[in-house]
Amino acid sequence: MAIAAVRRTPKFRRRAEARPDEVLDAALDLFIENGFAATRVDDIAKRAGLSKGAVYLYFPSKEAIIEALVRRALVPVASNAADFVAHFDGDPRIAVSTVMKMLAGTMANPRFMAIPKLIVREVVNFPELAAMYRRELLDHAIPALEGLIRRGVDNGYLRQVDPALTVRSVVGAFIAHLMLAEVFGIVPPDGLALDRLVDNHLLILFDGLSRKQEGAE
Amino acid sequence: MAIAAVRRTPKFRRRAEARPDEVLDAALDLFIENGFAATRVDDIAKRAGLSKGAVYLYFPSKEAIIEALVRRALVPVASNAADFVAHFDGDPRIAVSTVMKMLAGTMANPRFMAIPKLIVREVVNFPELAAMYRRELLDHAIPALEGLIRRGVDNGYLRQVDPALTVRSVVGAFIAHLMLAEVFGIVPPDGLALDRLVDNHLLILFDGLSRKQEGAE
Amino acid sequence: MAIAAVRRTPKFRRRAEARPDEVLDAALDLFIENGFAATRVDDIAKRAGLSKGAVYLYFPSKEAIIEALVRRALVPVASNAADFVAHFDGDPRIAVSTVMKMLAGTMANPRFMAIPKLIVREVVNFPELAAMYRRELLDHAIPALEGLIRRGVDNGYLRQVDPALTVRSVVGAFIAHLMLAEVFGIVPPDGLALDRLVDNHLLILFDGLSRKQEGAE
Amino acid sequence: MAIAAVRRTPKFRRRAEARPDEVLDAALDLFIENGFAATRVDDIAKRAGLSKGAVYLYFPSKEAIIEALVRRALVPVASNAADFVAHFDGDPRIAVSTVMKMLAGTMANPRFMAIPKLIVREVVNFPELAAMYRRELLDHAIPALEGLIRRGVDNGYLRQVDPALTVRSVVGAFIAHLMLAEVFGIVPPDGLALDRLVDNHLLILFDGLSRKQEGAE
DNA sequence: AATGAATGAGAATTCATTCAT
DNA sequence: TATGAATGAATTCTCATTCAT
Repeated sequence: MAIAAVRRTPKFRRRAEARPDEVLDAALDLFIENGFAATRVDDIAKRAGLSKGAVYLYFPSKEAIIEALVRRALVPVASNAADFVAHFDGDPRIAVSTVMKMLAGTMANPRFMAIPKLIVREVVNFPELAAMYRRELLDHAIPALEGLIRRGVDNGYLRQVDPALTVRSVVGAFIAHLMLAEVFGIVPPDGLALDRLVDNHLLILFDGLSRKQEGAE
Repeated sequence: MAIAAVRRTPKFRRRAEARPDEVLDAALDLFIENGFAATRVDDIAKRAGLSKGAVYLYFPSKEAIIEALVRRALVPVASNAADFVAHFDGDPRIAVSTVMKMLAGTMANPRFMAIPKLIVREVVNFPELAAMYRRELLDHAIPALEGLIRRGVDNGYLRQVDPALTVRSVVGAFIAHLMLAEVFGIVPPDGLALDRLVDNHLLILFDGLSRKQEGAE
Repeated sequence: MAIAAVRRTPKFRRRAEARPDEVLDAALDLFIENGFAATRVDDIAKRAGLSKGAVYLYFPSKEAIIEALVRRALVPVASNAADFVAHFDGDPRIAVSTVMKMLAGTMANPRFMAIPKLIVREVVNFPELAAMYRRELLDHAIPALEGLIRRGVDNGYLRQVDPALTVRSVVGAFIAHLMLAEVFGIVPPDGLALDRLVDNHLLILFDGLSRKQEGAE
Repeated sequence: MAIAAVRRTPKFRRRAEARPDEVLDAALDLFIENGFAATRVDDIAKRAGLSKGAVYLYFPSKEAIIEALVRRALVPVASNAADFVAHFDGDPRIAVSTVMKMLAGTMANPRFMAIPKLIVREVVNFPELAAMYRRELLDHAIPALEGLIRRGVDNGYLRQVDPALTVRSVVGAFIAHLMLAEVFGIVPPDGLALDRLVDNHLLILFDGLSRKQEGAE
C-alpha cells in the first residue's frame, strides 16, 4: 500500500525552476493558435501540466506572461547578427548575403517567428511589447544594417542610396513573403521556399531587375 | 431659422439609410484605436451617435461589423489597379513605377491602411476576414503583378527572375516601411516620406544596389 | 404612375374594428407554438399583418394580449354547459353523458384547448389569468356539476358519493388523456379517439370496473 | 467554541460534492415559485449560498439545471411502482388500490409534484424534458398499469374495458384534483384531502356511480 | 391609424484573479 | 509549492416599449 502510494509520484519531479519556462512554452503555443484574448489562463495551466493557481505563483497576471514571452525570446538574440554586421568590413554585399541567409534560417523556425507575429497582433493592447522588441532588437539591428550600407556607399561598393530607406528594400521581401504566407495563406506551390526567395531577392537587390544591355552580366 | 436649428436635434432620426455606414465608420475608428476585442458595442454606438440596441438593428453581431467593414473597403478596390497592370503593355518598369506611386498614395491614407492592419491583427479570431481580403483583392492583384513581370522577362525588358518571388521584392519595401512605422513607431526623421521611399526603392529595384563601374565588376 | 400608386393599396382594407381580433388570433397561434415568453411582439404583429407599433394601439402591453385572449375565449362559454347542467332534472347520468360528449367535441378543437393550456403554462407568471378562468368558467361549471351529482344522490339515482370529489372522477379521464397526448405525446395508436375514451369512461364511471357477478346487467 | 463557530462562515467551502445538489434544490424552489424564465441564475446562486460564477462551475447553462433537476427526480423512481404493478398477480383492484394510495402519498409531497408541474409548464421551451420524463417514467408506468388491467379483464376480475383508455379513468381523478388545486386554487374546504379523494374515486372506479338496487333499475 | 427607428433595462455567460486548504 | 473552488466584474445580445413622423 505504501509502495503503491510511492508509485503515484511522477517519474520525474521537475525542478521548480523549470516551471516558468514550461508555462511560457504552453502560452506561446496557445497564443499562436488562438491569440492572446482567446487563450484562457486555465488552458495555459493545463497544457503546462499544472493548475491555474500555480501559474499565478510564477506570473502575476496574464499580461505578464506575454511580456515574459517576448523578453525571453529577445535575450539570446540581443546583439547577435547586429554585432556581426556592425563590425563587418569589406564588401557589404557579402555581409548582406550572410545576414539574409541567417534571417531565412531563423524565420523558418515557427517558434521564432511566433514572437513578432504575436507583437504585431497585440500591439494595440500591449504597446509595451512593441517597445521592448524595438528597444532590445530593432534599435540595434536596424542601425547596424544602415551603417553597413552607408559604409558600402562610402567605400564605393554600393550606389548612392539612402541607407535608412534601403534597409526597407533589403528586408522587405522577407516580410512580404511571410505576411502573405502566414496571414493570407499565399504560399508558392513548392512551399515557403525561403532559399529561392533569398537567391531571387539578392539578385534583384544587388543587380536590379533591368536586363543588362550588353557587356557584363 | 435659428430656433428651428436648435429644435433640430431629434432624439429619433428617421429613414436612416446612412446609419450602417456611420456605424462602420465609428467601428473602424475604435477598432484601430483599441482593437476588436477591447471595443465595446456600446462604444461603437455612442460614437456613431445612437444606442447600443440600434446597432443591432443594422448588424446582427459584433463580428458582422468587422466583416462588413472589410467588405465595404474591398468593394471599390475590387479590380482597379489590377486591371491597369493586367493589360499593361510595354516597358513593365513604367507600370511598376506607376503602381508603386499609387500604392504610396493609397497607403498614406490611414483609413485605407486600417483595413489590412485590422486583418493582420484579427486573422486568428476571424480567418474569414483574411480569406475575403485574399479572394477579393490579393488573388487579383498578385497574379496581375506576376504577369507583368513575366511579360517583362519574356519581352527582354527584365532579367531572368522568378515572377512570383519577385513580387515580394517589389512590394516588400512598402510593407516593411509601414510595419516599422505602425507597429514599432520607427519612422524616418522627416516623417513617413513615402515619396522618397518609392524613389529609393525603384532605383534599387531596377538597377540594383551595386555601383555601376566601367570595365570590371 | 398615379395609377400604379393606387394599385398599391391593398385589395381589402380591413375594418379597424377587426384588428384587435386579428392580433389575438396571431398571438394565440404563436403562444401555443412557442409559449408567451418566447413570442416577440414583433412576431405577433407580423403574423397579424401590421406593424409592431400598431399592436400597441390596440393593446397597452404584451400581458394585455394574453389577458384579452383568455377573456375573449371565456365570453361565449361563460354560462353555457353550466346552465344546462344546473337546471337539468332527471337521471343525472343522461346529463353527464351529454356534457361528456360536449366536452369531447370542444376539446377536439385545438384553438379551444389552447386557452387552458396557455393558462396552465403561464399561471406562475400571470396568476390573474387563472383567476379569470376560474371566476368566469370554473366557478360556474364545477358547482353545477356538483349540484347535478348531489341531486342524483338525493334522488336515488346515484350511489352515496362526495359530490365535489366525484367531479374529479368525472372529468379526470379527459384531463389525463389530453395531458398525456399534448405534453408527453402519448396518444393511442388510432389517434386521440375521444369518442372511444368517452364510451369507455362512462361505462366505468356509471357501472364500475368490477365485473358484475350474476343477475343485473 | 462560540468564537470558532462565528469564525465558521468561510467564504470558500472546499470539497463541495454536495454543491450540485444544493444548486438543484435552490433552483427547484425558485422555478416552482417563479417559473424558469423569471428565475435568474443569480437568484439560484444566492439561494444556494454561492456566487453566480460558481453555479457555472457545476452546470454549463441554465437549461442544464432544469434538465438535471428532472433527471435527478427520475433516478430513484425509475422502476419502482411500475415493477410492483407489472408483476402483480391476483385481483387487480388490490394493486390499483395500493398504487392509488402510493400516488396519493407521493403527490402530497410538494417537491415531488414540482417536477411534473415544471415539465407541464416548460414543455414548449424544453421538449427534451418531457421526452426524458416519458422515457424514464411514463413508458414504464403506463404499460404496467395497462397490463394489470388487461390481466384483470382476462382473469374475469374486471369488466370488458379498453386497458389503455381505462388508465386515464384510473389516474385522471388525481390529475384533475391536483390541477384544480395547483393551477386554479380550487381546493376542498378541508384541504387537499387526498385520502378522501382516493376512497371516493376507488368506490366509483370499481363499483360505479350508479346506485345498486335489487330488482328493477 | 400606422409605421418602424430608436431606446435601454435586463440577463446569461465568461474568465482573470483570489485564497483557504 | 500547489490546488481548484469561488468570486464578480464585464460584455454581448434581446426585446418590450416609445415616439417622431
